Amino acid sequence: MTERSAMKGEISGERLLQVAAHLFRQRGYLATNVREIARAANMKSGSIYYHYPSKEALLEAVMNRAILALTQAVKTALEDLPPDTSFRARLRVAIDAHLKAIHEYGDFIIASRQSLEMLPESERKEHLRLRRQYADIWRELLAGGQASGAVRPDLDIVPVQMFIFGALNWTSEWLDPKRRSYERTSELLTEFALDGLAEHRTRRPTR
Amino acid sequence: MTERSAMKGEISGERLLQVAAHLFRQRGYLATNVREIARAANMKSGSIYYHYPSKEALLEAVMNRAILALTQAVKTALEDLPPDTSFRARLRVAIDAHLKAIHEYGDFIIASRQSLEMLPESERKEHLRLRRQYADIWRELLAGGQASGAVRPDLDIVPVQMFIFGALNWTSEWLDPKRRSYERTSELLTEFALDGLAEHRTRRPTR
DNA sequence: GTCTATACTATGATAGAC
DNA sequence: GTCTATCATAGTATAGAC
Repeated sequence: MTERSAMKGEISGERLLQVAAHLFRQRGYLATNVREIARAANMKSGSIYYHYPSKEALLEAVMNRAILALTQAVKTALEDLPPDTSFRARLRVAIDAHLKAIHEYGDFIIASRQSLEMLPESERKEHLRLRRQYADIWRELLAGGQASGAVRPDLDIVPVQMFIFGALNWTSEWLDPKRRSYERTSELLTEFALDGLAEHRTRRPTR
Repeated sequence: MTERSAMKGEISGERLLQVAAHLFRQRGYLATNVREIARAANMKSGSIYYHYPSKEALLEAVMNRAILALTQAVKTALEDLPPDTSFRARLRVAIDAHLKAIHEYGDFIIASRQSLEMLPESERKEHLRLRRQYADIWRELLAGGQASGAVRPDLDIVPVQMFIFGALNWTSEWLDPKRRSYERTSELLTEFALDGLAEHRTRRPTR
């Protein structure tokens, strides 16, 4: 009895989270009101407050899941690689994992990006800490590339990492997976990031 | 008399536009209410409606100025170059102009990016048309690079242009011009976009 | 061109029945 | 765990004086 209700509670809470993320992404946090969220989750607005103490708590939960899912996706994708994997392959895997996470958890991740300012100071700080942790995975990856000689040693990793992030995150504004698959896009971005767009007299032999 | 009032009207309208852009960027369109805008512009909320018929019209004006200023900046920067300018120099100039426009018209451009969904369908469509026009300037630039042999002919220009846009627009999330100047950042991004981050056996001779 | 005062609507949240 | 009913507040916009 207790278990069954607890489970049902979790299911409703989860459904709320899903539809909230979807609406927050689509219309923005402030433009979405609790009655809409309730309607999309097949309940009445009063019932929301059994699961979450406030609309803000719902946003916090959405943003939390976004950054955790993204971090998890890229982290495990990299950890699953054999130790001798080339830098090019590692970069490709990280780019692919990030891109696919944007797809799979898109509602959470895009809502999260748009709504950072709506979080109260303390929660925002905590969320930014998690974002920095995620960025560190990428910095480690790039630093490893320099250590192995695959990446130019004179490069400043910080802006480069941000350039790649920008290219990656901006895909949510234009990429249509029906016209160009995630795999293909990852491939193109990996190639662009590594080799650039210039015509070089001598190209890398392998590819 | 008529002229003086007209001028004063334009000054107040312009001030309204400036503070609205600033608040829209900082707190978001929906989180900003007309009383705040009025207070920041040293007037009372009722007076706003003499200059703009609605809060939405104010947003529309902000977004309009954003995309026009950006287009103008990059377009004229490229047009001012002598015809024989190298592709590398052209790319550098375009990147620099875009980056500096984000700085100079930051309130307008960032507010514009965050608030697209808040525009009604018809205005949004028109705004997207202007954005596409801007993107075309970049596609022309890149196509010119291919024509001159500076850019690899096998590259698909569309995603590449979007990668560069992403890297460029994302700077608003992290770039602190006090720590790394716009010039230096433009230089880094140009180099990254052209040559990539890989260590190549043979590098381009000039640079 | 700007003010004051106010109409009207929508919102987040709560109380209490079931 | 969900409902109905309602409160309190905040929002955009308007009317009319100056």
